[in-house]
Amino acid sequence: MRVRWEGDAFDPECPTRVVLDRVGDKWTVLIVDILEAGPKRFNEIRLAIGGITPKVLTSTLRSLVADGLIEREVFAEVPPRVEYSLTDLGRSLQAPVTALRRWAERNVAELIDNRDRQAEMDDAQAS
Amino acid sequence: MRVRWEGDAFDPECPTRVVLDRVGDKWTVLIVDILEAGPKRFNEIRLAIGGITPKVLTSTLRSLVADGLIEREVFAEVPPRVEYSLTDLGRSLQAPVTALRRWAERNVAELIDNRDRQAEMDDAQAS
DNA sequence: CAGTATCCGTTCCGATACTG
DNA sequence: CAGTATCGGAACGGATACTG
Repeated sequence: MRVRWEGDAFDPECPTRVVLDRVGDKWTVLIVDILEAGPKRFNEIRLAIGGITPKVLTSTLRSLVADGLIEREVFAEVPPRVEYSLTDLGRSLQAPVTALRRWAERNVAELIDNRDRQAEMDDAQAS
Repeated sequence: MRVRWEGDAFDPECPTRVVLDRVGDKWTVLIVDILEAGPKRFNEIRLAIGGITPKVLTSTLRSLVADGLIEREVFAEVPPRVEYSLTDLGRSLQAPVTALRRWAERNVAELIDNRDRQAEMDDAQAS
């Protein structure tokens, strides 16, 4: 299996693209963050997020499991118990994401200001 | 203007969310990368990417300008010339994105392997 | 050259209701 | 408890054609 990257960032298998898609997903970072504190159950995650439907949570968790970023463990009990936890791979993702988060915290005020100013100008234009 | 973040990552104005949305955008990182080499004209960018329609490129560039990540300069010439270049803010985004890219290059093989393996298992299941 | 204008298919996500 | 099933709306991005 030959693999060569010419920097085709719109090749769906370009590493950067794959990671950007995962990390840019609406819930991924939030879930990974929550699991930082330790294993959590389905409803614990759901309540911790507080605005995600079970359907969406399920599909996000499935993707995360598929990518090997989190693990799903089922306990044969009644009532059923399922725990999700970070894998080493998932944990290792924290560092770069934190770098991005820190950039965000430092610079987003400026970015939002710019964006708002632009929106006002657009409004003025439209009138 | 009071601002307090309780970590509402699904608050559309949460810094992390804003940055993730911008960076997770399909073309943003690619465009910022291209502009690293210096100012570029509309069609230069378009050809460098080679798979983006003018409409989408326009809207992406507009967003980037609105956010203050790139600058748009119009030259009063015939034929018209417009140049796009990174702002300091745009340049400063490179570092955290590079961190993510490096994580991608180191770990995506594993992630893709996991994903493929999972897909095969799903196929087997479906049959 | 540097865009605009339209149309259209897909994908994502949320709401709601139901189940092993 | 931990999901699944269905439906629907909105947003995104692409194809194509046209313009100041």
